[in-house]
Amino acid sequence: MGKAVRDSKTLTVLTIGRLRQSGLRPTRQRVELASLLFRDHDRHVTAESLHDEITKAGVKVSLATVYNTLHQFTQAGLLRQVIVDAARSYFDTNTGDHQHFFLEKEGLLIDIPGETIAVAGVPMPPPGLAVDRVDVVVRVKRAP
Amino acid sequence: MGKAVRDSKTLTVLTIGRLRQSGLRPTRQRVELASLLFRDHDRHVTAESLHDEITKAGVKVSLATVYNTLHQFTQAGLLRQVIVDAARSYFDTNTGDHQHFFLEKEGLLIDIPGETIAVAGVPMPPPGLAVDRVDVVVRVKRAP
DNA sequence: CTCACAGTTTAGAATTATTCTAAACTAGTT
DNA sequence: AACTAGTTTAGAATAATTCTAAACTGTGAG
Repeated sequence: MGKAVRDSKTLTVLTIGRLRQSGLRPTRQRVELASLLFRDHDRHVTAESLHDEITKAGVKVSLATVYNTLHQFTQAGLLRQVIVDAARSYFDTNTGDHQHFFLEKEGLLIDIPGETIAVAGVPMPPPGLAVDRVDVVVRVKRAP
Repeated sequence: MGKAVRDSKTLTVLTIGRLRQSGLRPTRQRVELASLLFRDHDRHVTAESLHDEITKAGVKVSLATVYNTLHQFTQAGLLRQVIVDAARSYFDTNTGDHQHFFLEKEGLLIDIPGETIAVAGVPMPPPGLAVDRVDVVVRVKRAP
């Protein structure tokens, strides 16, 4: 077995550890979803797309559980919710500081690394308010 | 009558002109909604909030028409849709280049003038795509 | 000024994403 | 093996938004 190869049993063990560290009981559903989500980096999913994907992989998880899990993972800091479309919520496996390209027509999100874009001149918020974070969305279209 | 005072009849006439210029037939509903929206500057409304407001002003307009009108005004460039909340859509009467503070908990949007924030380093979009616009949302919380 | 019709409004039904509910299940302990 | 708190689930419920098809109204022609 090659050094970079990680069999699914190993992945499962790692995933269970990760869930435990986040205070989440490693149920079958959570392990399956987490394995899928965190196998590769920088994934962007919607509840629907993730449910489709895991269902097609032959794993039975209800849509309600997918919603619950996405929110729990988000609360635990394993995911980040991305609000770019009025119609649906996206979740990003990249929780670090970064921004996005968004192609609305196709529901396509693409990460822009955190150091790439610099935002200067953010004014002081009105009294009583504090900046939580600054989101930049670069909306793109198919070129003409 | 003071020089800056604009009676409602004058407002109506101006509004009708504005709608005509945008290729929108000045129906009673559209004139009423436009008068309300563009009387003051920098308003942020949701379909629901605008419907409430106009209803309380004693004007009868259906919620469906409010939705239609908001979208038509947006298409005509009289409004700009602001996507900051997964739960509802905001519309902004300020269509120029500018950004926003957003206080999610209270659904509060505050304009940041266009020259205030500088965004540098936006990378080239992937081949075949062109930047449509860059949105910056400064998410704020009540200070601790 | 009146007609005719394309465009508009509307109530209510339909749709869509998401959340809720309460009953059945299961991981982790004892 | 039994217990229990936390979890999953199907299906109902909710909320924002869109659709539908019937009634209504600007507006340009005559």
